Amino acid sequence: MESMEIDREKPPSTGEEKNEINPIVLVLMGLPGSGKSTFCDEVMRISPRPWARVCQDTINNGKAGTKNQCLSIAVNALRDGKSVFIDRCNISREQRADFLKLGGPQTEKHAVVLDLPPKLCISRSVKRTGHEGNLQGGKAAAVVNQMVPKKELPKLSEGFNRITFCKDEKEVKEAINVYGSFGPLDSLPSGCFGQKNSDTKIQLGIMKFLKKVDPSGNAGSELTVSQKLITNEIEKDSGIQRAKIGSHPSGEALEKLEKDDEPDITSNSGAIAGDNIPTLAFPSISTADFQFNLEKASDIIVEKVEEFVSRIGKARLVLVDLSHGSKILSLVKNKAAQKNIDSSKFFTFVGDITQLRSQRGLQCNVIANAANWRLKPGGGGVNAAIFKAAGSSLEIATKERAVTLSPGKSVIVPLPSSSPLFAGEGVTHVIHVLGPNMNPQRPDCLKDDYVKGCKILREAYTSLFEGFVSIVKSQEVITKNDDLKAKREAVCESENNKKYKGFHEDFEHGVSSSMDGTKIQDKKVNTSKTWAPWTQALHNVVTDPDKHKNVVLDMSDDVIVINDAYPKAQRHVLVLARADGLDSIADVRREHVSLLKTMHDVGLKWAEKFLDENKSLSFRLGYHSAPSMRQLHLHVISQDFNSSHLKNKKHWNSFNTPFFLDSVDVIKEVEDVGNIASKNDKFLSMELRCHRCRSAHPNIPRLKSHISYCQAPFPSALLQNGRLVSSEGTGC
DNA sequence: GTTCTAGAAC
DNA sequence: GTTCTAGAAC
Repeated sequence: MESMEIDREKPPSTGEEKNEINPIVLVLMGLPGSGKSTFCDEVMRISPRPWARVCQDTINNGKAGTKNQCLSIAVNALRDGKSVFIDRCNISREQRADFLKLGGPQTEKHAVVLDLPPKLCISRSVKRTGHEGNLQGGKAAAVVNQMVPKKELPKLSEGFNRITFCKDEKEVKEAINVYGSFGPLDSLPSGCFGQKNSDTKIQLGIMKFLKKVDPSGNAGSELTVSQKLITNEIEKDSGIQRAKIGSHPSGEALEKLEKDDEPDITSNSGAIAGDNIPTLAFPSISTADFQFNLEKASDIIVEKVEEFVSRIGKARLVLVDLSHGSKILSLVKNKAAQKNIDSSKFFTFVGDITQLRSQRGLQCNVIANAANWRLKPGGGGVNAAIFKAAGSSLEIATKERAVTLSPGKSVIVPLPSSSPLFAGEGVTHVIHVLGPNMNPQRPDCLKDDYVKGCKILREAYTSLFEGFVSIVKSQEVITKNDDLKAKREAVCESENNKKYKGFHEDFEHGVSSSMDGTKIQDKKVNTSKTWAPWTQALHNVVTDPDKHKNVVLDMSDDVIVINDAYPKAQRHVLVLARADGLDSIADVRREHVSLLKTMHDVGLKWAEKFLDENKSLSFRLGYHSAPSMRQLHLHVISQDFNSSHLKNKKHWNSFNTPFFLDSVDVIKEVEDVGNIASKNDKFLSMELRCHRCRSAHPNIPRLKSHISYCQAPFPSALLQNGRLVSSEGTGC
């Protein structure tokens, strides 16, 4: 961080020592062909302020370079007192995040969004020749098309002081004039600018934009001046108050709120609170287009809900339909009440399943889709609405999981963070379900065979709810055997879903070993693992500590503390057990409990020492279930994961999936059971998810970029039993 | 555990 | 074209 501070001791000689130049970072955002480079050239041509243009297309001796090269050149330019253009597409929040950390707190960050129509960008890119990044011709069109769905407009909450939106050439020219006349000692007003056009067409666009909700829930501060005006106008016109429950409702939403004063829920008022209870919102399967008998369907829904409410812990199931007049909703509501189903775990709800949080204040992390067998968008109803709202990323993610679906089955699709449903509604997974069809106009009609139909509908709900249970469980830290047992029950039967199928089979497998664990607890397990030469480094330290004095931080009769040679976070030390014959956690038995406690205490001491130095850190102490390096060692690792050594999925997942066994849980399991059940290693190849907000990310760079700014609270499981060590928890 | 690198993904 | 992953070698 220090290296990025501008050296204020040596400002460039300006002749005016009193007035300091405040260089700014101006992040351009736009598709290829939107005119970013031209914008920079024009501003630099007329600006009295010293500028440096950091262009990723040419940064590497005229060739395209990397983001890190851009960052390093930008740091140097800022040191020289120059303001910096970040000339790259920067279309997603992740792509911009690192540039917002440039300079010191007094370095203003501006964004100029060249939000020109993709068609125009494509036609410009295709036509141009001699482009610096060699992005021209047909290739350019493909690249632009790929980028369009990934576009995320910048927000002030990302860390920008000022954002200028330009939607056409005229507004681009205005922005060039503003920055062209922006003197070295001038300052520009903060806030969002642009999108001021008030004609109907533009308003519709803005209304669409208004529907997007900041996941952090503080959208209010980010509305542009014009957007605020429009919102106020709507509120004035309709004569109603903005709903307390969510963000800024669209016109459509306001209409609904006028009609529906109270949300239709059967549960207590706590149901709608913006909490983090895992919630599945599901539509009634097969009762719309597939014409399944409503009485029979409602019986099955209530039957299956009753079966699952006992298995979902704190989680909730919510049956959703669009209208108050929904017959299926009232049938289910009454039958659920008759059966005294816990209304905090199951209720019916009126709303659009794609806008439950933004319109109705109901946070649902998982939504079910009444899919078609091809798992394709369209058709109408819930399926069309969900695919439309989730954008192309859902289609792509679905294709990766499955191509078709049989009646009675479901498939779980983790929703990429680029999906608007993820950002706007907080949906992390979509479960596609295919129910039985009774409509002769649709494929696989059962022609009134309700014996078969009911059987398939039951299967569909079972598969859906089990899928939901598996999501809930996979997001918890696996600690107790009880949890594992529940997970065993939660095996999702989704076929056509190899990844998930494999995942659950592995759970099953892991559970079997843990159950067997009680039987083999006193047997000396022969791990029969051979250790390659490179796995011996830690063992060598323990065997001959004197030889490794340079790396040893601390030593006692039982343990040696060293820095991890390739730290995966700002602070990362290892507490090595000195005992002979303890290669890994698999070798630990009851007689080692006191050693484990010593290791934990030493680890805690080091975590607290690091916390004294930096209160913003937090730590986890734990073991890898299948370590690569020989000699039992406890990781003490800060949760920033800010390290150049964290390079791949295995690195990430080894600290952020159940592959990482918290020391407190290990001690308890060895005390209770006598050993640690072997876990499978498939956790290492699981999808990449943020350890705080659990969002999914396509690759390591994107994940790292995300975690550099994600400040979501840690999952509740980590906050329990002292798994997470932070300054708040140490009584300081 | 890391490094290297082919080839997939973008 | 570059970026990124994943598997082999160590």
